[in-house]
Amino acid sequence: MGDGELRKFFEDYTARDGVFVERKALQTNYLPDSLPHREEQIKQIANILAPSLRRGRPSNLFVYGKTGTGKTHTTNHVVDNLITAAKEGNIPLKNIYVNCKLKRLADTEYRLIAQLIREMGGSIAATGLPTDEVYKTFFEIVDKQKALVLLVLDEIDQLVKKAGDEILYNLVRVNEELKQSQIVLLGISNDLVFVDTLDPRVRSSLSEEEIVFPPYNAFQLQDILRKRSEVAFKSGVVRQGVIEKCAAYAAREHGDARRALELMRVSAELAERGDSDEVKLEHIDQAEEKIERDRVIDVIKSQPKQSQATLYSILLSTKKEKQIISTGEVYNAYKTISSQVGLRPLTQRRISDIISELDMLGIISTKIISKGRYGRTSEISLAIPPPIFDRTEQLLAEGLALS
DNA sequence: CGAGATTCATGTGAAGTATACCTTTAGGCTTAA
DNA sequence: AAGCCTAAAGGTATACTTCACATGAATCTCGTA
Repeated sequence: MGDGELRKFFEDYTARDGVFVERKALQTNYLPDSLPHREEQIKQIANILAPSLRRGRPSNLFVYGKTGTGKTHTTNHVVDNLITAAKEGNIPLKNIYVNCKLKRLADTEYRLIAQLIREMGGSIAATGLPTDEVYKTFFEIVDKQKALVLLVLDEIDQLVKKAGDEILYNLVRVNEELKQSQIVLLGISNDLVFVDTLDPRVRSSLSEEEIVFPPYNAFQLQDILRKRSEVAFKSGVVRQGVIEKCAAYAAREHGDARRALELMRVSAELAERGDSDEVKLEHIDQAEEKIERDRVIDVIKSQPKQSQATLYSILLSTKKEKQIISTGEVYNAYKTISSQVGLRPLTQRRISDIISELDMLGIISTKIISKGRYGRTSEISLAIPPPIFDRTEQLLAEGLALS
């Protein structure tokens, strides 16, 4: 594309009538002013946290519910308001928010605390320090605030699954050591039975209070979508039935509002890109595929080389032979592939772990079965929808060839 | 024929190793008085 | 003499390896009916 053409493209682009007025309103990190159908939970959280405005220490709170039930948004909504109120009343109150699942930022004890320090505006080495040292730095930095610190740990179940519950125990204990500050833990979890797996000491102090977020039903999802759409779109661009269909799709997935909104946004983006000035039903199906593809691609890209090589092995084996393969077969394929790309071959032990990591990421699914006389293995199959096999394969091949 | 014993292929836990990175410390060099 | 830089020493987290043991149902074995 020459310069002239390019400029023309941009001019056309701006001149064209899109469907959006305020695209932001549909993005996942958008915090709307009101959260429909969560009035009850807002009230509860507010009640629990309110003592902080009288300089008291609220109970630790544990929030759980499935993905996309508004846990994060509701909590942040209340916390934000609380902070504002505190500022007006001149009460020292701070909050830290960490998402434990986010891209290897906080998936071990060390990294979580390091991340907390960074959130508090401190800096800390990424590795090398003794963990006690990191805790000490954290204590000091918190204590220096002379404030009540609301520590919001999102997706806390992921963290504990990977790093154990000792971290929580340590954090719960922190208050005893702090002289001038206090912290309050707000744990958010997708896993409903998560608390039961915790050490009893941790459980009792972490979930002094508990709030459950029930999934949205289809009607509530429609409500949410309608509200957001009013802000996001020009009037009349959303075809009859689109909202209903998005809501229905998301309701099918345990009432995931995030998914519903994403579906809506991507549908609209596809409509816009396809030169349509209306969002139609067929865009939704396209959007669903695109979302899944983007998710898979995103995950794959962020994986280390060895995991990519493993996944590639699985992909090739399932394609060549059959749908379901065993660990041994994967390892054989992996050995040839790793030597082809000049990657140091890892042991089967490690590959076994990598396979279960991939399982956790939802890219493959595994099931351990015993075949009696013929041993025990996991049955591995791809959890990627077939339409994006090719793209995935290409991506992996590229990623590996470059090394 | 049926109850145990066996067997296979791998899951899984624990402990050890390599690597990359951190802080501290000691020595050597430079600099300013 | 004081200040600054460098390199070595001593320490840690993480990713991986090594070793060893655990699993669990199809199959085998062998005593018994």
